[in-house]
Amino acid sequence: MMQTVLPTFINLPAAKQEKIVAAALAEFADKGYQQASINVMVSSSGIAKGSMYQYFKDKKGIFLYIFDFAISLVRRTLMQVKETTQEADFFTRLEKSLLAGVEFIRQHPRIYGIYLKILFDQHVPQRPQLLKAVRQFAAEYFQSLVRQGLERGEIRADLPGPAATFLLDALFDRFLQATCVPFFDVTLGLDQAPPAEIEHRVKELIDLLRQGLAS
Amino acid sequence: MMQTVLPTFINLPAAKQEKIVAAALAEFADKGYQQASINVMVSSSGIAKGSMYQYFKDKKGIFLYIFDFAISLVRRTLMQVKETTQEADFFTRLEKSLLAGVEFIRQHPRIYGIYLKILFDQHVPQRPQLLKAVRQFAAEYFQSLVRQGLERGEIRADLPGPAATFLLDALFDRFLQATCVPFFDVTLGLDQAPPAEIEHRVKELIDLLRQGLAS
DNA sequence: AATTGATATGACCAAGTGGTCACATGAGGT
DNA sequence: ACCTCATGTGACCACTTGGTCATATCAATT
Repeated sequence: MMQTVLPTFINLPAAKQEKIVAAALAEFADKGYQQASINVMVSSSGIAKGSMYQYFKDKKGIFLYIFDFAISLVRRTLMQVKETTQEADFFTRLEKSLLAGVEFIRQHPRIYGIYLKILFDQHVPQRPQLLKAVRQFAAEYFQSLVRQGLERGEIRADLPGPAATFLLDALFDRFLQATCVPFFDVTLGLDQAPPAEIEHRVKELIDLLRQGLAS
Repeated sequence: MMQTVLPTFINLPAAKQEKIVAAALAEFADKGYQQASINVMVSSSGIAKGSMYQYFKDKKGIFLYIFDFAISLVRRTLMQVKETTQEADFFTRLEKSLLAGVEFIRQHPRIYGIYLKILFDQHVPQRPQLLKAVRQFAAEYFQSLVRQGLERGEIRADLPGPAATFLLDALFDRFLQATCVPFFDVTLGLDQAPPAEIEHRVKELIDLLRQGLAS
């Protein structure tokens, strides 16, 4: 994905690499691209500013490396969820997928933070490509679930596939946002909710998807 | 909402006020709060920098004024939609509401742009209050629709109200984002879609809500 | 010990930021 | 014509930014 990491960084001892990645991840997640400060990154990872430019060509290079690191972790995790729920029925798979998303964010809040910061910021380098990569991946995940659900006859045969995918994507992303962005969700109070309540809400929402709203 | 407009601004001729508001709106919508430049605002509205500080206490003051201006326009519009669809059935009301949202964004893209920029930016002044104000308003709108839908027996009596509200909120907000943020929606291709297709997609999604996914 | 080539460093640079202030301008009242 | 007072103005301030570069450090080879 058009990296601009310099070989110097690759040759670094793993521990030092991790410190730098952690610092950059935290800063980008907190401030977004433009507002993130390289001065903060270097001082919080304990290296000199000049060193940073021996590791990466420029700020854009740092960001793209971090983004690549992040998205590959997401991909691996989601693929694993997909495999381990292979046998379950459609709605159970949805449930497990959403819970896995919640757990992923609990473990890697800054990765999701970067995604949220990127979403609506026109001035992020390579934004079209980066955004498309994330969104396409999510859409394909849901498409694949829907396809299998149709094949097994677990969902209506006359279901408009793209619309269903869109709905799932919308609901899931919003649910995840609600669990980790304070003041964002005023109806379910998901942020900092205990796991038991989150599980209950997931079940409730998926039931809603299953049955529909009409009487 | 804790304004910091100075009387000097209020006494300004309306045309000059509008130029300043337009410039600030455009800049905040494009860059978000921190990244927005007062230098750009003053130069694009043709006033001196010093003048800006005779009109507003500081950057925060400008932003809060603009936000207040924006949200009151949203409130008025949504209230009007609510009234004019009073007699329609639940699902028709949903349809009209979503289409009204699309139309509002078409006419005031920068207002929605500010909302999007604020959503995930921890460093916006008064963020908790501002975000809560917007979200609560949307939630109450859907709650009121759901309540009336229940009373009229148009939706299932055993429906969990908060979950339904959450689902509607999620879907609608995502739909609106998809219509105006390029590369965001890869499944329906809503951005820059012709009105006829948007209407079709709205109907399709609301039908999905009505009937559910299950076979 | 001497040499060499890669890596580490932080003072420094130009540019841009939000905000200030001494002064200029103008309208109204005497 | 003179004074007054609200308003307009842009040079200026301290500060931060991303990025550079001459120099120092270090490890390996001769």
